[in-house]
Amino acid sequence: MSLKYSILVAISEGPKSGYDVAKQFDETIGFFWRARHSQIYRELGKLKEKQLVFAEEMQQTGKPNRIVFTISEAGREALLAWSREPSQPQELKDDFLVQLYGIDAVDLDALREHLSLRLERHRDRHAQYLAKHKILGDADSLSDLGRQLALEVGIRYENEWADWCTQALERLSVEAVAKLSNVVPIKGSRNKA
Amino acid sequence: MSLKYSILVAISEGPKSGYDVAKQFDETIGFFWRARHSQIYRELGKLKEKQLVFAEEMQQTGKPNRIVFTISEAGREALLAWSREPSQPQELKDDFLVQLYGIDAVDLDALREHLSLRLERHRDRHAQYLAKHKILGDADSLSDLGRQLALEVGIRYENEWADWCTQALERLSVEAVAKLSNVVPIKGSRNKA
DNA sequence: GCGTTCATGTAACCTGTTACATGATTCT
DNA sequence: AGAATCATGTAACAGGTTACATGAACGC
Repeated sequence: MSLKYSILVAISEGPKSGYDVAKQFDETIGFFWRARHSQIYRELGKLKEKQLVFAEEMQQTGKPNRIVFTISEAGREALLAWSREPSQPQELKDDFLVQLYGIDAVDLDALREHLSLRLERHRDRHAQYLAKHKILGDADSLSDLGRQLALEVGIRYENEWADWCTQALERLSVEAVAKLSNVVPIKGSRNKA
Repeated sequence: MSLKYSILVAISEGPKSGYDVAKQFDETIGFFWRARHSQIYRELGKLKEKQLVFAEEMQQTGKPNRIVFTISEAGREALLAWSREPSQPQELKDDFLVQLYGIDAVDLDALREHLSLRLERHRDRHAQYLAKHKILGDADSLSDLGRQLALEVGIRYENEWADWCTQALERLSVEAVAKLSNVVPIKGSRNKA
Protein backbone atom coordinates (compact mmCIF):
# COMPACT_ATOMS: atom_id res chain seq x y z
CA MET A 1 0.00 0.00 0.00
CA SER A 2 2.50 2.58 1.14
CA LEU A 3 5.60 1.68 -0.82
CA LYS A 4 3.97 3.40 -3.76
CA TYR A 5 3.60 6.63 -1.81
CA SER A 6 6.99 6.41 -0.17
CA ILE A 7 8.47 6.36 -3.65
CA LEU A 8 6.27 9.28 -4.69
CA VAL A 9 7.48 11.22 -1.66
CA ALA A 10 11.07 10.54 -2.68
CA ILE A 11 10.46 11.65 -6.26
CA SER A 12 8.38 14.65 -5.19
CA GLU A 13 11.60 16.26 -3.94
CA GLY A 14 13.00 16.18 -7.44
CA PRO A 15 13.51 13.77 -10.38
CA LYS A 16 15.29 10.56 -9.47
CA SER A 17 16.31 7.26 -11.02
CA GLY A 18 15.38 3.92 -9.49
CA TYR A 19 18.91 3.70 -8.25
CA ASP A 20 18.63 7.10 -6.56
CA VAL A 21 15.37 6.13 -4.89
CA ALA A 22 16.95 2.93 -3.62
CA LYS A 23 19.84 4.92 -2.21
CA GLN A 24 17.53 7.32 -0.45
CA PHE A 25 15.66 4.37 1.01
CA ASP A 26 18.96 3.18 2.42
CA GLU A 27 19.76 6.53 3.97
CA THR A 28 16.76 8.52 5.08
CA ILE A 29 13.30 7.28 4.17
CA GLY A 30 14.57 3.81 4.93
CA PHE A 31 14.44 4.63 8.63
CA PHE A 32 10.67 4.58 8.25
CA TRP A 33 10.05 2.41 5.23
CA ARG A 34 12.45 -0.15 3.80
CA ALA A 35 12.54 -1.64 0.31
CA ARG A 36 14.99 -3.50 -1.92
CA HIS A 37 15.85 -2.28 -5.35
CA SER A 38 13.96 -5.17 -6.92
CA GLN A 39 10.79 -3.95 -5.28
CA ILE A 40 11.48 -0.34 -6.19
CA TYR A 41 11.97 -1.06 -9.89
CA ARG A 42 8.80 -3.13 -9.95
CA GLU A 43 6.81 -0.38 -8.27
CA LEU A 44 8.26 2.34 -10.49
CA GLY A 45 7.00 0.36 -13.47
CA LYS A 46 3.49 0.40 -12.03
CA LEU A 47 3.66 4.11 -11.22
CA LYS A 48 4.68 4.79 -14.80
CA GLU A 49 1.78 2.74 -16.16
CA LYS A 50 -0.65 4.67 -13.99
CA GLN A 51 1.00 7.89 -15.19
CA LEU A 52 1.77 9.10 -11.70
CA VAL A 53 5.36 9.56 -12.87
CA PHE A 54 7.04 10.13 -16.26
CA ALA A 55 10.20 8.31 -17.27
CA GLU A 56 13.01 9.75 -19.35
CA GLU A 57 16.12 7.87 -20.43
CA MET A 58 19.33 9.85 -20.00
CA GLN A 59 22.31 8.95 -22.13
CA GLN A 60 25.50 8.55 -20.16
CA THR A 61 28.89 7.70 -21.54
CA GLY A 62 30.95 5.17 -19.64
CA LYS A 63 28.16 4.35 -17.20
CA PRO A 64 24.91 2.55 -17.97
CA ASN A 65 22.06 4.85 -18.97
CA ARG A 66 19.87 6.26 -16.23
CA ILE A 67 16.10 6.26 -16.40
CA VAL A 68 14.97 9.34 -14.56
CA PHE A 69 11.47 9.56 -13.10
CA THR A 70 9.60 12.80 -12.51
CA ILE A 71 6.36 13.12 -10.57
CA SER A 72 3.29 14.14 -12.59
CA GLU A 73 0.45 16.40 -11.52
CA ALA A 74 -1.66 13.26 -11.07
CA GLY A 75 1.13 11.88 -8.90
CA ARG A 76 1.07 14.93 -6.62
CA GLU A 77 -2.67 14.66 -6.35
CA ALA A 78 -2.46 10.98 -5.46
CA LEU A 79 0.05 11.85 -2.76
CA LEU A 80 -2.20 14.55 -1.36
CA ALA A 81 -5.22 12.22 -1.44
CA TRP A 82 -3.24 9.52 0.36
CA SER A 83 -2.24 11.97 3.09
CA ARG A 84 -5.93 12.62 3.76
CA GLU A 85 -6.70 8.99 4.53
CA PRO A 86 -5.99 7.90 8.06
CA SER A 87 -3.09 5.49 8.25
CA GLN A 88 -3.08 2.73 10.76
CA PRO A 89 -0.19 2.52 13.17
CA GLN A 90 2.31 -0.21 12.88
CA GLU A 91 1.54 -2.86 15.44
CA LEU A 92 4.18 -4.48 17.55
CA LYS A 93 5.35 -7.64 15.82
CA ASP A 94 8.39 -9.31 17.22
CA ASP A 95 9.36 -12.94 17.47
CA PHE A 96 11.45 -12.14 20.50
CA LEU A 97 8.30 -11.24 22.39
CA VAL A 98 6.73 -14.49 21.26
CA GLN A 99 9.71 -16.29 22.78
CA LEU A 100 9.24 -14.43 26.02
CA TYR A 101 5.58 -15.30 25.97
CA GLY A 102 6.46 -18.97 25.59
CA ILE A 103 9.47 -18.76 27.88
CA ASP A 104 8.94 -22.24 29.33
CA ALA A 105 9.55 -23.80 25.94
CA VAL A 106 12.73 -21.95 25.00
CA ASP A 107 16.41 -21.91 25.91
CA LEU A 108 16.89 -19.32 28.65
CA ASP A 109 20.63 -18.93 28.20
CA ALA A 110 20.19 -18.24 24.51
CA LEU A 111 17.48 -15.72 25.36
CA ARG A 112 19.86 -13.87 27.65
CA GLU A 113 22.50 -13.77 24.94
CA HIS A 114 20.03 -12.44 22.42
CA LEU A 115 18.97 -9.78 24.89
CA SER A 116 22.56 -8.53 25.09
CA LEU A 117 22.86 -8.46 21.33
CA ARG A 118 19.66 -6.51 21.02
CA LEU A 119 20.77 -4.05 23.65
CA GLU A 120 23.88 -3.22 21.63
CA ARG A 121 21.89 -2.92 18.45
CA HIS A 122 19.36 -0.57 19.93
CA ARG A 123 22.09 1.58 21.39
CA ASP A 124 23.77 1.82 17.99
CA ARG A 125 20.56 2.77 16.29
CA HIS A 126 19.80 5.29 18.97
CA ALA A 127 23.14 6.98 18.36
CA GLN A 128 22.50 6.99 14.60
CA TYR A 129 19.12 8.68 14.92
CA LEU A 130 20.53 11.19 17.39
CA ALA A 131 23.32 12.12 15.00
CA LYS A 132 20.88 12.66 12.12
CA HIS A 133 18.67 14.69 14.43
CA LYS A 134 21.51 16.92 15.50
CA ILE A 135 22.44 17.71 11.90
CA LEU A 136 18.98 19.16 11.35
CA GLY A 137 19.63 21.61 14.20
CA ASP A 138 16.88 24.03 15.14
CA ALA A 139 14.17 23.41 12.61
CA ASP A 140 13.42 26.67 10.83
CA SER A 141 11.31 25.23 8.05
CA LEU A 142 8.29 22.98 8.04
CA SER A 143 10.23 20.43 6.08
CA ASP A 144 12.98 20.23 8.70
CA LEU A 145 10.44 20.13 11.51
CA GLY A 146 8.74 17.15 9.89
CA ARG A 147 11.98 15.27 9.51
CA GLN A 148 12.98 16.10 13.04
CA LEU A 149 9.71 14.83 14.45
CA ALA A 150 10.02 11.64 12.44
CA LEU A 151 13.53 11.06 13.76
CA GLU A 152 12.32 11.65 17.29
CA VAL A 153 10.05 8.66 16.98
CA GLY A 154 13.12 6.62 16.11
CA ILE A 155 15.06 8.04 19.02
CA ARG A 156 12.32 7.27 21.50
CA TYR A 157 11.77 3.82 20.04
CA GLU A 158 15.37 2.72 20.27
CA ASN A 159 15.85 4.31 23.64
CA GLU A 160 12.92 2.48 25.19
CA TRP A 161 14.02 -0.82 23.72
CA ALA A 162 17.54 -0.36 25.04
CA ASP A 163 16.23 0.53 28.46
CA TRP A 164 13.88 -2.43 28.48
CA CYS A 165 16.67 -4.82 27.45
CA THR A 166 18.74 -3.67 30.42
CA GLN A 167 15.85 -4.29 32.79
CA ALA A 168 14.98 -7.62 31.24
CA LEU A 169 18.58 -8.78 31.57
CA GLU A 170 18.46 -8.08 35.29
CA ARG A 171 15.08 -9.65 35.87
CA LEU A 172 16.01 -12.75 33.88
CA SER A 173 19.48 -13.13 35.39
CA VAL A 174 20.36 -16.50 36.88
CA GLU A 175 20.17 -15.07 40.39
CA ALA A 176 16.84 -13.36 39.88
CA VAL A 177 15.28 -16.44 38.31
CA ALA A 178 16.55 -18.64 41.15
CA LYS A 179 14.57 -16.51 43.61
CA LEU A 180 11.22 -17.13 41.95
CA SER A 181 8.97 -19.12 44.26
CA ASN A 182 7.37 -21.17 41.55
CA VAL A 183 10.48 -22.60 40.00
CA VAL A 184 10.48 -24.55 36.75
CA PRO A 185 13.48 -26.48 35.37
CA ILE A 186 15.74 -23.97 33.65
CA LYS A 187 16.94 -25.73 30.54
CA GLY A 188 15.02 -27.59 27.89
CA SER A 189 11.99 -27.75 30.10
CA ARG A 190 9.38 -30.08 28.70
CA ASN A 191 5.93 -28.93 29.70
CA LYS A 192 3.28 -31.06 31.25
CA ALA A 193 0.96 -32.42 28.53
CA MET B 1 9.38 -17.38 9.33
CA SER B 2 8.01 -16.88 12.82
CA LEU B 3 4.34 -17.60 12.36
CA LYS B 4 5.25 -21.25 12.44
CA TYR B 5 6.87 -20.90 15.83
CA SER B 6 4.23 -18.60 17.22
CA ILE B 7 1.73 -21.34 16.51
CA LEU B 8 4.00 -23.94 18.10
CA VAL B 9 4.28 -21.75 21.20
CA ALA B 10 0.49 -21.58 21.36
CA ILE B 11 0.11 -25.34 21.01
CA SER B 12 2.99 -26.07 23.40
CA GLU B 13 0.75 -24.88 26.23
CA GLY B 14 -1.70 -27.64 25.43
CA PRO B 15 -3.63 -29.16 22.50
CA LYS B 16 -5.62 -26.68 20.48
CA SER B 17 -7.74 -26.50 17.34
CA GLY B 18 -7.05 -24.00 14.56
CA TYR B 19 -9.95 -22.03 15.88
CA ASP B 20 -8.47 -21.97 19.38
CA VAL B 21 -5.12 -20.81 18.05
CA ALA B 22 -6.81 -18.04 16.09
CA LYS B 23 -8.63 -16.95 19.23
CA GLN B 24 -5.42 -16.86 21.22
CA PHE B 25 -3.82 -14.80 18.48
CA ASP B 26 -6.66 -12.33 18.91
CA GLU B 27 -6.20 -12.13 22.65
CA THR B 28 -2.66 -12.63 23.89
CA ILE B 29 -0.02 -13.72 21.40
CA GLY B 30 -1.64 -11.33 18.97
CA PHE B 31 -0.14 -8.44 20.89
CA PHE B 32 3.21 -9.58 19.53
CA TRP B 33 2.34 -11.52 16.39
CA ARG B 34 -0.85 -11.23 14.38
CA ALA B 35 -2.36 -13.72 11.95
CA ARG B 36 -5.72 -14.38 10.30
CA HIS B 37 -7.41 -17.73 10.53
CA SER B 38 -6.71 -18.39 6.85
CA GLN B 39 -3.02 -18.12 7.52
CA ILE B 40 -3.24 -20.24 10.65
CA TYR B 41 -5.04 -23.12 8.94
CA ARG B 42 -2.54 -23.03 6.10
CA GLU B 43 0.38 -23.10 8.50
CA LEU B 44 -1.12 -25.86 10.64
CA GLY B 45 -1.33 -27.97 7.50
CA LYS B 46 2.38 -27.50 6.92
CA LEU B 47 3.25 -28.24 10.54
CA LYS B 48 1.27 -31.45 10.32
CA GLU B 49 3.08 -32.48 7.14
CA LYS B 50 6.42 -31.88 8.81
CA GLN B 51 5.17 -33.89 11.81
CA LEU B 52 5.85 -31.10 14.27
CA VAL B 53 2.24 -31.53 15.40
CA PHE B 54 -0.30 -34.37 15.31
CA ALA B 55 -3.91 -33.84 14.36
CA GLU B 56 -6.90 -35.62 15.82
CA GLU B 57 -10.51 -35.13 14.78
CA MET B 58 -12.91 -34.83 17.69
CA GLN B 59 -16.55 -35.71 17.13
CA GLN B 60 -18.95 -33.10 18.42
CA THR B 61 -22.70 -33.27 18.26
CA GLY B 62 -24.51 -30.09 17.30
CA LYS B 63 -21.32 -28.23 16.46
CA PRO B 64 -18.93 -28.88 13.59
CA ASN B 65 -16.14 -31.31 14.42
CA ARG B 66 -12.92 -29.91 15.86
CA ILE B 67 -9.49 -30.90 14.64
CA VAL B 68 -7.23 -30.77 17.65
CA PHE B 69 -3.47 -30.36 17.23
CA THR B 70 -0.89 -31.55 19.73
CA ILE B 71 2.78 -30.67 19.65
CA SER B 72 5.18 -33.55 18.96
CA GLU B 73 8.61 -34.14 20.43
CA ALA B 74 10.07 -32.94 17.10
CA GLY B 75 7.93 -29.85 17.46
CA ARG B 76 9.34 -29.07 20.88
CA GLU B 77 12.83 -29.55 19.56
CA ALA B 78 12.18 -27.25 16.63
CA LEU B 79 10.91 -24.63 19.07
CA LEU B 80 14.01 -24.97 21.21
CA ALA B 81 16.29 -24.77 18.15
CA TRP B 82 14.47 -21.66 16.95
CA SER B 83 14.95 -19.99 20.33
CA ARG B 84 18.70 -20.46 19.96
CA GLU B 85 18.91 -18.50 16.73
CA PRO B 86 19.18 -14.75 17.15
CA SER B 87 16.05 -12.96 15.99
CA GLN B 88 16.26 -9.61 14.35
CA PRO B 89 14.35 -6.75 15.85
CA GLN B 90 11.36 -5.35 14.12
CA GLU B 91 12.36 -2.16 12.38
CA LEU B 92 10.24 0.94 12.47
CA LYS B 93 7.92 0.94 9.48
CA ASP B 94 5.18 3.50 9.44
CA ASP B 95 3.57 5.39 6.60
CA PHE B 96 2.78 8.19 8.98
CA LEU B 97 6.49 8.86 9.37
CA VAL B 98 6.87 8.85 5.62
CA GLN B 99 4.20 11.55 5.47
CA LEU B 100 6.07 13.58 8.05
CA TYR B 101 9.23 13.12 6.06
CA GLY B 102 7.49 14.46 2.96
CA ILE B 103 5.49 17.03 4.88
CA ASP B 104 5.68 19.62 2.08
CA ALA B 105 3.70 17.36 -0.23
CA VAL B 106 0.86 16.45 2.14
CA ASP B 107 -2.22 18.03 3.67
CA LEU B 108 -1.20 19.51 7.02
CA ASP B 109 -4.71 19.76 8.43
CA ALA B 110 -5.33 16.11 7.69
CA LEU B 111 -2.01 15.28 9.32
CA ARG B 112 -3.08 17.06 12.49
CA GLU B 113 -6.34 15.18 12.54
CA HIS B 114 -4.58 11.87 12.11
CA LEU B 115 -2.24 12.77 14.93
CA SER B 116 -5.20 13.21 17.26
CA LEU B 117 -6.67 9.91 16.18
CA ARG B 118 -3.40 8.16 16.78
CA LEU B 119 -3.04 9.74 20.18
CA GLU B 120 -6.36 8.27 21.25
CA ARG B 121 -5.49 4.90 19.84
CA HIS B 122 -2.18 4.72 21.59
CA ARG B 123 -3.78 5.73 24.88
CA ASP B 124 -6.35 2.98 24.51
CA ARG B 125 -3.73 0.40 23.77
CA HIS B 126 -1.63 1.59 26.64
CA ALA B 127 -4.55 1.09 28.99
CA GLN B 128 -5.17 -2.39 27.57
CA TYR B 129 -1.60 -3.52 28.10
CA LEU B 130 -1.54 -2.04 31.58
CA ALA B 131 -4.70 -3.92 32.51
CA LYS B 132 -3.26 -7.23 31.28
CA HIS B 133 -0.06 -6.50 33.14
CA LYS B 134 -1.87 -5.81 36.38
CA ILE B 135 -3.69 -9.13 36.21
CA LEU B 136 -0.37 -10.95 36.20
CA GLY B 137 0.49 -9.24 39.50
CA ASP B 138 3.84 -10.00 41.08
CA ALA B 139 5.39 -12.59 38.84
CA ASP B 140 6.19 -15.64 40.92
CA SER B 141 6.90 -18.00 38.05
CA LEU B 142 9.21 -17.76 35.09
CA SER B 143 6.24 -18.02 32.78
CA ASP B 144 4.51 -15.02 34.36
CA LEU B 145 7.74 -13.06 34.37
CA GLY B 146 8.15 -13.64 30.64
CA ARG B 147 4.63 -12.51 29.88
CA GLN B 148 5.03 -9.52 32.10
CA LEU B 149 8.23 -8.45 30.38
CA ALA B 150 6.63 -8.87 26.98
CA LEU B 151 3.69 -6.71 28.04
CA GLU B 152 6.08 -4.09 29.33
CA VAL B 153 7.44 -3.63 25.83
CA GLY B 154 3.89 -2.91 24.72
CA ILE B 155 3.34 -0.50 27.58
CA ARG B 156 6.50 1.42 26.81
CA TYR B 157 5.80 1.41 23.10
CA GLU B 158 2.31 2.83 23.36
CA ASN B 159 3.31 5.28 26.03
CA GLU B 160 6.11 6.77 23.96
CA TRP B 161 3.92 7.05 20.91
CA ALA B 162 1.19 8.79 22.87
CA ASP B 163 3.69 11.17 24.37
CA TRP B 164 5.21 11.89 20.99
CA CYS B 165 1.81 12.54 19.42
CA THR B 166 1.10 15.16 22.08
CA GLN B 167 4.38 16.89 21.37
CA ALA B 168 3.96 16.69 17.63
CA LEU B 169 0.49 18.23 17.87
CA GLU B 170 1.96 21.22 19.69
CA ARG B 171 4.90 21.65 17.38
CA LEU B 172 2.73 21.34 14.29
CA SER B 173 -0.07 23.57 15.58
CA VAL B 174 -1.13 26.44 13.33
CA GLU B 175 0.48 28.95 15.71
CA ALA B 176 3.76 27.10 15.97
CA VAL B 177 4.04 26.62 12.22
CA ALA B 178 3.30 30.31 11.61
CA LYS B 179 6.37 31.19 13.67
CA LEU B 180 8.78 29.23 11.48
CA SER B 181 11.16 31.62 9.75
CA ASN B 182 11.31 29.69 6.52
CA VAL B 183 7.63 29.57 5.74
CA VAL B 184 6.16 27.47 2.94
CA PRO B 185 2.54 27.66 1.75
CA ILE B 186 0.50 25.59 4.16
CA LYS B 187 -2.01 23.79 1.97
CA GLY B 188 -1.51 21.75 -1.15
CA SER B 189 1.96 23.16 -1.62
CA ARG B 190 3.37 22.31 -5.03
CA ASN B 191 7.11 21.95 -4.82
CA LYS B 192 9.60 23.57 -7.10
CA ALA B 193 10.55 21.19 -9.93
C1' DG C 1 -36.00 -13.15 11.98
C1' DC C 2 -31.07 -11.59 12.85
C1' DG C 3 -26.64 -11.46 14.51
C1' DT C 4 -23.01 -13.94 16.91
C1' DT C 5 -20.21 -17.84 18.00
C1' DC C 6 -18.43 -22.20 16.69
C1' DA C 7 -15.72 -24.42 13.04
C1' DT C 8 -13.52 -25.42 8.86
C1' DG C 9 -11.21 -24.37 4.75
C1' DT C 10 -9.92 -22.43 -0.40
C1' DA C 11 -8.46 -19.02 -4.01
C1' DA C 12 -6.79 -14.91 -5.76
C1' DC C 13 -4.04 -11.41 -4.94
C1' DC C 14 -0.49 -8.20 -3.12
C1' DT C 15 3.92 -7.43 -0.75
C1' DG C 16 8.48 -8.43 0.22
C1' DT C 17 12.88 -11.30 0.07
C1' DT C 18 16.56 -13.84 -2.24
C1' DA C 19 18.97 -15.01 -5.91
C1' DC C 20 20.16 -14.60 -10.71
C1' DA C 21 22.03 -11.71 -14.51
C1' DT C 22 25.06 -8.23 -16.84
C1' DG C 23 28.79 -4.98 -17.48
C1' DA C 24 31.79 -0.78 -17.20
C1' DT C 25 34.60 2.26 -14.13
C1' DT C 26 37.17 3.62 -10.22
C1' DC C 27 39.60 2.97 -6.07
C1' DT C 28 42.93 0.27 -3.18
C1' DA D 1 44.01 -8.38 -8.92
C1' DG D 2 39.86 -7.61 -6.45
C1' DA D 3 36.25 -4.92 -4.39
C1' DA D 4 33.04 -1.21 -4.61
C1' DT D 5 30.01 1.86 -7.08
C1' DC D 6 26.96 2.85 -10.87
C1' DA D 7 22.83 1.06 -13.12
C1' DT D 8 19.32 -1.84 -14.71
C1' DG D 9 16.20 -5.49 -14.36
C1' DT D 10 13.79 -10.65 -13.88
C1' DA D 11 12.15 -14.91 -11.55
C1' DA D 12 10.91 -17.77 -7.93
C1' DC D 13 9.35 -18.01 -3.63
C1' DA D 14 7.50 -16.80 1.10
C1' DG D 15 4.39 -14.27 3.88
C1' DG D 16 0.11 -11.94 4.55
C1' DT D 17 -4.70 -9.96 3.31
C1' DT D 18 -9.32 -10.17 1.45
C1' DA D 19 -13.00 -12.39 -0.07
C1' DC D 20 -15.58 -16.54 -0.92
C1' DA D 21 -17.92 -20.69 0.89
C1' DT D 22 -20.78 -23.52 4.14
C1' DG D 23 -23.71 -24.66 8.03
C1' DA D 24 -25.67 -25.50 12.74
C1' DA D 25 -26.87 -23.61 17.45
C1' DC D 26 -28.05 -20.03 20.55
C1' DG D 27 -29.57 -15.69 22.36
C1' DC D 28 -32.38 -11.40 21.60
